[in-house]
Amino acid sequence: MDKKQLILDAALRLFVEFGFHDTPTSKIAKEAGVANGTLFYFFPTKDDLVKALYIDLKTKMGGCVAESISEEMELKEILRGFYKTSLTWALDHQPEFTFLEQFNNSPYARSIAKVEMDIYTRPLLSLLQNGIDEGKLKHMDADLIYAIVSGHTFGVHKYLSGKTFLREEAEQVMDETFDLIWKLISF
Amino acid sequence: MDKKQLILDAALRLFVEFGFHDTPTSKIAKEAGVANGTLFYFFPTKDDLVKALYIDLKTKMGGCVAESISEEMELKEILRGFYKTSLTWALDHQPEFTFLEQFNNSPYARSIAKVEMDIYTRPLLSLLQNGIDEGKLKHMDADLIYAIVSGHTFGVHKYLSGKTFLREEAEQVMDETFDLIWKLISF
DNA sequence: GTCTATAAGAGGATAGAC
DNA sequence: GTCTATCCTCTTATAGAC
Repeated sequence: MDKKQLILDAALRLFVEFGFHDTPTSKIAKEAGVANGTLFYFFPTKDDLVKALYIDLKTKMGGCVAESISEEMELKEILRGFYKTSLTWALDHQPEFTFLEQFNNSPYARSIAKVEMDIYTRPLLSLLQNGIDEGKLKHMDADLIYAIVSGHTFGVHKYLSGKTFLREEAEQVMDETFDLIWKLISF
Repeated sequence: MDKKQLILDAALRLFVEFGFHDTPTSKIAKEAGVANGTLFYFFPTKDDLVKALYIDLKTKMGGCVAESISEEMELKEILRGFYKTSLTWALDHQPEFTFLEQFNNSPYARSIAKVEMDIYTRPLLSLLQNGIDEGKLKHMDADLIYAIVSGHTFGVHKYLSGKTFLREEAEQVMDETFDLIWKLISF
């Protein structure tokens, strides 16, 4: 397997367990089964490694969510797709999601250009704006609807990841809570 | 002023700007205007300082929220009080709130006993449970309602802190969004 | 591309005077 | 309680062979 990827994988595991700080590059290299110098061949600095990991995971998650959406669908079903796919990805990739959260709430987040940050929020945002303009969604600031939907998703994720559910149970919670949030934002 | 508090204040400022990692104890002492050794007199290790700061801020926020609640009130108004006070505190104490988020999403969070963590969630949780039992709130898992309300609050906070609002505007958003979430959870 | 060995320095923590 | 001075480890990053 690609050593670069091995390093990213090892970094993910260690960062989630010990944090950025308490994970020396030497341990990452060891965990990845590569030499210390090899890490710095691929990632000139530790910061570069952290950022690269973030971009990598963000891209993977974004790609997965985007894949699940078809242009043909009704707004409600598009949003349900977004919602369920995001939640499912987060549940199926808990370390990845934990890292993303850790990163987003750290000063590292400021080091990623804002433009780069909302590559993944923009599509959803314009979807919501269209919904508002077409009278399908409540006449509110699109940013507010976005924030509420994100917060809701976030909260439900916390609930689902805090207990152990069977697949079908989790799925049912997702559908029920989506109906709740849809009722909240739609006319 | 109390040197211990000066150190906590300085640590807050620096942690929020640079993160736990990129804030050496020497800088904290300098920023606080005390000697290096003084910091270690009050906080035996850097970790102790981080945790002490967390407890300090969590207590202050919790105290402020608890203060705003009167036993006499209707459930809806109690919850509105919780909601608005939390949001207002977070908006008025952005560095403090940022630090709390940073901490909650770091491996440090695991070092705080879980019991200690939900000192502040338990009252709200039992309030919700009562509401459910009395048929005022929807017949759902109290933990789920809690997660949804938290997520909603979190989302609205993100919205409010992301733009600049006049006091009255912010207040209006709080009231409107509370009505939305109340409608979502109540019968 | 990958490794080993090592330089260079930062930063947490202590000792001991006042 | 507070300060100064200092130790010493741990960690990032580089040099250079293969």
